[in-house]
Amino acid sequence: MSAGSPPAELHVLHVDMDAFFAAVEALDDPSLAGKPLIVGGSGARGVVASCSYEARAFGVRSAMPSVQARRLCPAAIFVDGRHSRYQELSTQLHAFFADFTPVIEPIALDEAYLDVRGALRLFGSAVDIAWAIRRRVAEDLRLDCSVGVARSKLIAKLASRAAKPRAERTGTLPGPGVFLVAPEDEIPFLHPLPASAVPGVGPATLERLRRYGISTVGDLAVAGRGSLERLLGRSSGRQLHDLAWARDERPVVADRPLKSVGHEETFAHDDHDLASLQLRAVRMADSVGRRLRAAGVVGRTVTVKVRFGDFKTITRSRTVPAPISSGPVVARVANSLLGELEAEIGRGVRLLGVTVSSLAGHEESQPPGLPHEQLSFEQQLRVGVDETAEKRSLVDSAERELLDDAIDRVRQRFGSSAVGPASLVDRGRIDLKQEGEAHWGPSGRTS
DNA sequence: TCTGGGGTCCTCTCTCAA
DNA sequence: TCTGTTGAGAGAGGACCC
Repeated sequence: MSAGSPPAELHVLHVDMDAFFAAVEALDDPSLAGKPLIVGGSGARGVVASCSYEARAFGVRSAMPSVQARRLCPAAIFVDGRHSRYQELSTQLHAFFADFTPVIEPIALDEAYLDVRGALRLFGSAVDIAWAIRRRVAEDLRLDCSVGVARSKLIAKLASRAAKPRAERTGTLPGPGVFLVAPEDEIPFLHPLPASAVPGVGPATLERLRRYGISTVGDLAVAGRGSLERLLGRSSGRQLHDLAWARDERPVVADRPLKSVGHEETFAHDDHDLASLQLRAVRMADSVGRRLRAAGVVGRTVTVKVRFGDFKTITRSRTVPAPISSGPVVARVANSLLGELEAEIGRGVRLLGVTVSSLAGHEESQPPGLPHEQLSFEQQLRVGVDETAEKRSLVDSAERELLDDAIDRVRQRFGSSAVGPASLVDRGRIDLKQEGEAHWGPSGRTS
């Protein structure tokens, strides 16, 4: 690292909060500080969303089943997690970024890429900006972050990882906080790393590469583009080979458009009943519809995802002629798709998901002659609604939109449970996740 | 020894129309 | 009218990321 005048091509920052969710919990409850802390689902089917460095010292990692985490670290304190609180701090974090550059690509609540080219004259070098962000986060949020500085997203991301603290059995070793990789150092920095360090190399790809004797990024680089394309497909092979040689032209993109909105849940116990699953789908569709409208988008493809007790997962999707964003309309399509799976549902379903994709902005989504959500009788038959439902849905699109708008406003004022789908009235037994509840698996206290 | 939730992207297959 | 080709779009599944 250098505090001198690094080359101007160093303009990409990757900012990553350290153990974000766990750090926030310790911030809000100082009695948790310095202890092995796990944020995630504590039930039998829960997973670890985030954990403190003290828990990492025992081998606990994100995405690990909670049962396994508890075995590794019996003394760990489990916390359910508060998504809205993390969101609130994330908003502040992104506001800090915006003080330095408008070119921010959010990756997650706790992570973003920044292109600081336009800020160099005002704030100094990219490294100066990295330190300034780190100071600001520490002073104003009382949290730690690590920042990677490089000329590309790939290297900046790997650099931020190198900047992080390390969990050791004997204690947490502080990291440098900011890590710079100059262009001439990229290959020596990159090639000794394990192949799994490259984004896009997960367990399945790693295993395939291992069979060909490829274990480091350096091995990937010398493997040759053709070999990687044959092994992993043209697109992935080419991209991996480029990345292995530090060729990464991907720009930092602010405001990436939303591609899909979905809601899925793993149940505490497998569900064998179609009617019960359809009720769950109604509530999920309601939540999806609400989020679609909040985002100002409509979609045309509805997908249901079903994971059976043996973890086999299938999806069924249908594209409807007119764009939709209303919960009941999404639910009708989803439940029709679920109905087609009736024979398999008896095996027991552990997860159900409803997703809407093929999104477009509300205004640009109106195909000529097909108003928003006004499906014709034939179209309704195609999506599988019975005659009664068809009559109910003859509310025209304008009325539907007015109704959705009114519902959204009631919920804004009186809370999300103030109004909901009639089919869910008096259905307390449906143990669906509630708004604001943990997002990392059933809590184990549900029936 | 169990595997969340919200996403994106890629590949393959099938169908349909030109 | 039939056959072959090609490209687009839909649907399904899988891998990956945080």
